[in-house]
Amino acid sequence: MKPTVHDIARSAGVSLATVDRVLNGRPGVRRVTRQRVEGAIAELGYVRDVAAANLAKSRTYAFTFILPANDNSFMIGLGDEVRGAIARSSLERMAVRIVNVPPFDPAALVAALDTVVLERPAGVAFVAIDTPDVRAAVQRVAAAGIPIVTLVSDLPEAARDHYVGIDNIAAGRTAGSLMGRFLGGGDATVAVLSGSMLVRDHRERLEGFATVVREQFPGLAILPVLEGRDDPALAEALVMQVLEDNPQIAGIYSLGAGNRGLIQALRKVSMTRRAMVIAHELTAYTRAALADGTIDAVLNQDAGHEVRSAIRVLKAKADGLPVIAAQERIRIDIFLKDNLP
Amino acid sequence: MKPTVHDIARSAGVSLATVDRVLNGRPGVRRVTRQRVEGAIAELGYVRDVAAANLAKSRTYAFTFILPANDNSFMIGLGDEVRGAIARSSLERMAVRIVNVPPFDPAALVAALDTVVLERPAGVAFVAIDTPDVRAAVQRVAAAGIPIVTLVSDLPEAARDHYVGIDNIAAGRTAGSLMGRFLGGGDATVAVLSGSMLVRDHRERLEGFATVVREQFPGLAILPVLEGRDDPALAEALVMQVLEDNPQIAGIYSLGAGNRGLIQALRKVSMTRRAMVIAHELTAYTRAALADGTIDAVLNQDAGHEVRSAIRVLKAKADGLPVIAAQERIRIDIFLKDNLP
DNA sequence: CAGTTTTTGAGGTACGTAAATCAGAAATTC
DNA sequence: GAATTTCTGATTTACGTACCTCAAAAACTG
Repeated sequence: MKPTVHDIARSAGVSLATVDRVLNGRPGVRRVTRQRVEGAIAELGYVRDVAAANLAKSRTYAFTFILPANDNSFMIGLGDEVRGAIARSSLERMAVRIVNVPPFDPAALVAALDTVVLERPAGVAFVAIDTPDVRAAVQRVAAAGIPIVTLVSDLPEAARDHYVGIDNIAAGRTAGSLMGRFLGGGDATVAVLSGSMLVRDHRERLEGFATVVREQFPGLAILPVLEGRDDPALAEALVMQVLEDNPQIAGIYSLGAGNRGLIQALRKVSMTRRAMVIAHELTAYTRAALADGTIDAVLNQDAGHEVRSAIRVLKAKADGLPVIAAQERIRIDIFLKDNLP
Repeated sequence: MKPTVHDIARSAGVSLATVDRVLNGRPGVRRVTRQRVEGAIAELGYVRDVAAANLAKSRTYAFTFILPANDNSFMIGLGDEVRGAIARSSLERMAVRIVNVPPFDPAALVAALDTVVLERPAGVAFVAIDTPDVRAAVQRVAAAGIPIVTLVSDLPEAARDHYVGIDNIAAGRTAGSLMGRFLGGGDATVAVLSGSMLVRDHRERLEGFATVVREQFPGLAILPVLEGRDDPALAEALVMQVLEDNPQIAGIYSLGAGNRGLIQALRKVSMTRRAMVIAHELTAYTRAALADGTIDAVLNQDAGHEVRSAIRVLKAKADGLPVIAAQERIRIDIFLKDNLP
């Protein structure tokens, strides 16, 4: 049988109360006694029954998700997934809350993080913006002892506990490799549409893409990066313009979430030879475009998996349990029209 | 606050004991009383606290995994993942057990399933073989009220509760699409190496592959399928032979688990132009071959995800809870050398 | 050594459910 | 209407942990 607190007490020759004091870090235990108890815990291989503990505490995990109020399908989908988790959350003793912030706005994110410190939830997940003040705010949240998970876009050197999202450099490399192979390896011109170079995920994708192109497909020329701020109208205008100015474009890599604008532009502009298009995030728009051949490949991160992973990780951190690294690795899905789910 | 059994009792005007009788299907409750209690449950939106219930029952979930004692990397990896889950299982009130059976042996699988009926675990997961007697055995397990999950290979029309594995037709289609695009769309000859056409997943992969080639890449000619029985030596010999007989081969699709032999053959035979190679399952061998350029793409199913998914599904079934379909869909991973994890 | 502080023990209640017992009420049968 | 059977209520214990109180023991202080 699994050892319980009673077994620890008996084995260490102390009372239940003392075991409880040691287990929960309460004061009033001599150093030697504490060590005796800890020895018994280690010897018997005791692990706290988290379910029973939560029952006794009648604990509910309060988690806060800070999400940018972006008008793109991916962020909307991410919000939907969090709301889906909220619907299931009461079953798991969780109270998940969403806080919306303006997109690409470091000051607003900092304010939201500072509010979190006051509310002291059991954990926070947020889509990071990579600036020094955000980093400092994260440091304050961490100092308050609140577990932190970055979602979709990371903040590597900051005090976050875990990053839930894809390896964006690998994603960019994959896009570069597919682009090079699909284009057949000759000379060609490629355009890149990003959201903002302020967020790390977009920067990293570009970096991976450019690296592979440089190393493996030197015949490809990459045009200056377009920053569409993940805004449909702006992205459409930028793509229309670049296609007009560079009719020789053979490939487009859309590494942000401005796909609605991109697709509209592609459908408006008539090209002599259709460009090879690789985009990120499978949404209703990119799915349709993939199905009808406007887009050739979509790299995707599964928002549902990310949200569930973030919650699992936050819960584990709140309980002081280890996370299963392999389970929490978010994979890069590659969709062609032939493997659409 | 979440309603408890006490709230139900009060609201229905009955005692706790009666609520318990209704909730757990115990006899001795009049039809009208039962309906009154069920009405209160529905009205208050009561959901049983599974953690508390399991604590009270001091329940442990006994799950049995029936795995073929194959010596290929994938099945070995699958077994490792189950053993990994066993290591964590006591934390979650689970007792997972592995039963090994000889590979491709329907009679042995039937015997294992019938043993399961006697042991009455809380759930079974097994790698299906598609024969009538296995189907009948599954029916007997289901009749005993034991939740059943098929793993990796399905048994669609049988009484299983859930299938944990990839969509093999979509996997084959994806391989066909990548092959067609990587080869540039012109005329070319492609070889296919399978394990056995008697195995359902291999048949489905071939079907998907051939369909896409026929529809989208009519310039590709597919040579007669090689059956390597997932045996390294046989696969190597077959590949050597086919390359010798058809020096014009531009692509090879390996849809089974005979990759070790394939890779050895590719390294021995010197070709004027290297063939495009697409294989299944990321193992130490295929990973190395992908890294050094012998293989161009690997389609993978994540064994760890499959095992964890199977356990989650079995647990949900045992608790009478719904499964989150999106969470349990096993995805087809596509690996190029640029996105190796 | 008396007085003070710190440490420890013993015991209880609670969390939400399961499962059991036993007595009493209600419905059914003869 | 008495005897029997079928329901129902009241109460208790248990699961493993958290958290509280009170008293007693042990360790320090001066």
